[in-house]
Amino acid sequence: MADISVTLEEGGQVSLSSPATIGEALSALVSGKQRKNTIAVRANGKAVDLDAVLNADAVIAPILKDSDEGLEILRHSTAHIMAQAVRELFGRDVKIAIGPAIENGFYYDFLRETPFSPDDFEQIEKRMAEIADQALPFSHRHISRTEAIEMFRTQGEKYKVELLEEMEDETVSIYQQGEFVDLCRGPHIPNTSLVKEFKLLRVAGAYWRGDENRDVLQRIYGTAFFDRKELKKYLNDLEEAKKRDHRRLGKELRLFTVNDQIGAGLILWQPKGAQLRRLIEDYWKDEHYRHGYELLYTPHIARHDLWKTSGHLDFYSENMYASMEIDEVKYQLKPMNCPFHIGVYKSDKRSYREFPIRWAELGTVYRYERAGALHGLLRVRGFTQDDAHIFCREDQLEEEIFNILDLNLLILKTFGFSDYDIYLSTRPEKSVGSDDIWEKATMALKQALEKKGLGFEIDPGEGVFYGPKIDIKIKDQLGRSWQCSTIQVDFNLPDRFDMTYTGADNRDHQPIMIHRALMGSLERFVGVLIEHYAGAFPIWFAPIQARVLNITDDQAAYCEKVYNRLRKAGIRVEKDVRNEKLNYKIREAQMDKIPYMLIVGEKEKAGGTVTVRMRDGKNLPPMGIDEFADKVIEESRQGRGI
RNA sequence: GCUCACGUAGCUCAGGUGGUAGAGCGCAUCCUUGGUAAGGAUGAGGUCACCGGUUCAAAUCCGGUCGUGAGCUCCA
Repeated sequence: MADISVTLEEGGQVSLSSPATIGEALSALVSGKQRKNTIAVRANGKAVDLDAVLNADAVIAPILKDSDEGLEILRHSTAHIMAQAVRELFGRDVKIAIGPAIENGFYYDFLRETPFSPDDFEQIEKRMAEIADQALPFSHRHISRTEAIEMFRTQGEKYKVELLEEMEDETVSIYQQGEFVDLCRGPHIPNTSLVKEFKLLRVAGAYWRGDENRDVLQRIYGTAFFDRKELKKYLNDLEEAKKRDHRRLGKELRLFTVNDQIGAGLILWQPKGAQLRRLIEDYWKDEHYRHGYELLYTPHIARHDLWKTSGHLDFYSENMYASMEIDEVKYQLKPMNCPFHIGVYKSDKRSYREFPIRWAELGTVYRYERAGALHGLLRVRGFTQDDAHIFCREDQLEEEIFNILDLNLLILKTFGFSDYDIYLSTRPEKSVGSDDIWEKATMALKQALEKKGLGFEIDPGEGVFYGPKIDIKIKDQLGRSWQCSTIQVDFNLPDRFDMTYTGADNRDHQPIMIHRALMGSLERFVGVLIEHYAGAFPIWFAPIQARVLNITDDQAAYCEKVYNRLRKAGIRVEKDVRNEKLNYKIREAQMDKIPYMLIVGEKEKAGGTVTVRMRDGKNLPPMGIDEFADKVIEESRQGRGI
């Protein structure tokens, strides 16, 4: 038997006689807690099971329970155990499809006539626990592909057969625990006993291979952890997310509503929500003005032919509504604002001296969304983009992208978002323009990100039809990401619309166009803000900043006086003079998440003051009415940053 | 759009196997005038999403439409 040498990545080496398993090598190299917490190993860069056999020298690194990779392996194994439980409970009527680990959990897709019910979940979970108790090893084998096809075919597992038939390898990898066999690359945990803390969460339909023309499968989602506390925390977070759901808070706080008669995906902003939105818009306009933008207003419809020129009809029509006829001319509801800004551009002969031209508009657009995609404020059919178009020369492009990124990150930060992921999306299949133009535009974005030192990932084929884009996904308080900002470089529309400017050489040149939206859409952004702040908005854009509460009717007139004075001072204030107890009024103001409650009783009335109770329950000492107004104004100014 | 589930007062929800509806909150009126998260009483609110069918009779069964939710797909 030849000796093989196994090196531990973090230091240490051992010689073993071949063949030896990873587990044996590991035991020789590490001990105690680390050995116990190792559930798989990365050997020469490849993740493998502990009982994998080593035939040659290897460099290994343990995969520990508390690593992301470890958790992923656990969840993947849990998916197998769930499939085993389902198989044992429901037999061969169920066909198994695929069952990967996903972010925060796992799923497994099944074909079954009757839908899984929540009652089934209990049964499945119980069976899973039994399987875990049996501590069944996950045994790994390689068999020939034809053998595997034969085996799954006799079991009637058509999806597995399909997957195998598309593979090209001679041999394939399968895993078995108990009687349950699955086609799987692995790795897995050593045995089922490690699966203690798991929970099945929901079931939903999913197409086989994501193709809506193929079988609809039932996807059972679940999650698993090594540690009970972490499972609890996760389930807690789910509860917390439910409490923060913007649809629920939007209703409770009277921010927005939708109405069957008006239509799905069309938002009605109630007074409080409209106030919130106005504050956001005002801030946005001010900040844009400071950053060298001018504002535009453009209409909601335009002649059909415009969209032919722009390319929308060829490349974006599935998102557009049917045209309408006005005096025998076809018109089209706008899905984007860009052609209108181009129209403004073309209203004059442009000179290079005007550049860069920065035009912004809170432009309301309408896009067709499939009924099933609609979701509260986050996915709607009519929405207002905080759109802008920058027209510039090629030599100004980089600086303009820098400027946009700076403004973008500033605005996000002001709203409390300083954690984000950045993506660079490249040319999609359906698109206009030549390859070298796309290449140029993509490089411009890429270099700008690199020079700014902003890390990013490439999202291949996810650009817009007229150009590549940078997307910024912000992370909220619960760590969830939301796509809002987008920056797109476009050499194509200027060409299609035959846009020109006169250069220093007195000749015509074509400008470059940058499209960008920072908040994305007001609807989505407000939805994200609601969830991020759980409805308790910072003072500077809280729709209501203060509510005056009198203790008895004797202070009703004083209450009124405080209210009027604050309102005149520009404070967004309400009064509650109802014949109710103070406790009751406080409770209600608290549930309305109002930042400041101003309590006025005999003392305050006599002294001309207010007692301030903050949203966190703490009290400030009594202060004068104007003093309070100044305090709120100053805090708002600071929050807004202008 | 597809799969599954759901659609009862402003809101949150009850209403085995068909006999034209209930609660809590909110709202109105009255009593109470009470200092930091719900005082009490009385009362007004519903063509049970909409359309059609089965039935002597439908909120309840069946079909369709619209809407909502979880996903698939898609994206600001």
